[in-house]
Amino acid sequence: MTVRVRFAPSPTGYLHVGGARTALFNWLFARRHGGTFILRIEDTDLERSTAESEEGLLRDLRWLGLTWDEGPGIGGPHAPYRQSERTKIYQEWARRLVETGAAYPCFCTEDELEKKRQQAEAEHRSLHYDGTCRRLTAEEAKRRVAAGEPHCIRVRVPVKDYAVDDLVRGRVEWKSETLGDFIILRSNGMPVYNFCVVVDDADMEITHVIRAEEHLTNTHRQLILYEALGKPIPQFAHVSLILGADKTKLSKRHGATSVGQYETDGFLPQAMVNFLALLGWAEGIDKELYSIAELIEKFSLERINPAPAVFDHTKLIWMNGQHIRLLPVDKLAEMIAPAMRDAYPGDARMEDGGFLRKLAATVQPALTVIPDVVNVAKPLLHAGEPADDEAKAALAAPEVPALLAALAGEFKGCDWQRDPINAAIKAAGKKAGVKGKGLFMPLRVKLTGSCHGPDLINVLDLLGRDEVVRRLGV
RNA sequence: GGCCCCAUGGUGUAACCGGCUAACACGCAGCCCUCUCAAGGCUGAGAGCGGGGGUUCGAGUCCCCCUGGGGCUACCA
Repeated sequence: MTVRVRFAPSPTGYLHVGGARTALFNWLFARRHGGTFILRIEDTDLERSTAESEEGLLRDLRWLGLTWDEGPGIGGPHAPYRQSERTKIYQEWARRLVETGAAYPCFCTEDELEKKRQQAEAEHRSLHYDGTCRRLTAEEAKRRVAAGEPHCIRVRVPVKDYAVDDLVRGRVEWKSETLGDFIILRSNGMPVYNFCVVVDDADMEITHVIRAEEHLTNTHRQLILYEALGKPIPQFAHVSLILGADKTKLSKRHGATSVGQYETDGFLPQAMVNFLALLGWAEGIDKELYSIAELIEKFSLERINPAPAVFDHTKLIWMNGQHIRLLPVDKLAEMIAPAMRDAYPGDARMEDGGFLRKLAATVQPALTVIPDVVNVAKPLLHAGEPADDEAKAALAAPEVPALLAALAGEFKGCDWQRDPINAAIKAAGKKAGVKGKGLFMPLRVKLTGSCHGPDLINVLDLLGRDEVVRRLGV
């Protein structure tokens, strides 16, 4: 049996990290088993769904590299993949269920239901639908429908127990009578979420439903629906929620939660994927840095942790730094270019591939997110006065003027390569009678204005002889 | 209220179908490297596995109860 999975977001906001992880797990599972990854848009809630959200969702998924095989923009054998375009399909299935008696029209009004609910609550009875219209004869129901009486459609919930063998949670059971006859078609003819999901998953021949834990109890209703529809039941895997630092469900309060925000903040998609994959999944060995290919190779649903996971932003930052360090220098040069051009408009060096490459090599160990490059590069790009007392002190030593003169002299005469430059620094130090900090600090401060920064040899190489000599100011 | 899920250091996880001095990573502290900051390397502090009962020669690992978190309980998704 070939694997078919789906990610089915509602376009009511941007893709958040929880959704992204669910999408990732589905995608990894599909890729791992040579299956099909389907994207389906669950926009039955017309009020809250927007086209912009949908576009954002698709964009963020593409950025993460989670490409879909069937879905919006691609199509596929089960098109359309947007629920708002599938209304007829749901209505047709609902009609058939009424025909077979698995479902029935209900004429109770919302007011009546609300009253009954309140009464039930007061009497500490179960809040389920009491089945008033379930007892109507088929003829009477048909007559009232024909008379145009407003009605919704409810499924006739069988009196029996249900169970599912969840791939991450094991066996989960529901006793009979814990659910009342629930609505599948609203009185305005529009289908309800749980019904759409089952019709679609059945129609699209989904083999594994991998989704968030909040849907676990929905599975009870869905099992009933699969049965009513006469469709095979897929395997289920319910992934836990992602929490914020205070252990409540991750939300805006906890800082950035949308994938798009991480992109603009300068995180790498491969780092994001790596981090998300490890939120609730582990291979079982001491390994944390994974490439996408490795994740595909190792991923398995059985090793998903059923407990909720706290989103640790600090660790994400660390992991992003790791992935930046893994980048080929050329690639990093390409990635820092936009931020640098933005920070230094019109600066010709930002168009110079060789310069950007050297800059990338210089800043690579220091970056945690891409935009950091602007800050790290700042002192390198324009000479400044000593930034603080520490820097001023480094220039206060009596040997400094002689040292700077010697450095300038040596630099002018040497071959501008790393080794000769190093030799020139040593030689100048000897002439001025300084070494170690006494030698390097004045040079560093003179060039960058600060006592801290990247390896000096990289700075020299990056700036070029003319600029270095100019900054020495002798 | 009812139904369901979950529970290992601050955080993410590991510990094969019961045998541990409970491991790794982030973070934290210190040291090393080094012209400095990072990066990198090393060392350390930090949980006796939510609590209580069992089962067993032996339990983080199995069973029960409790507690605490969370989800669902809509003509939301």
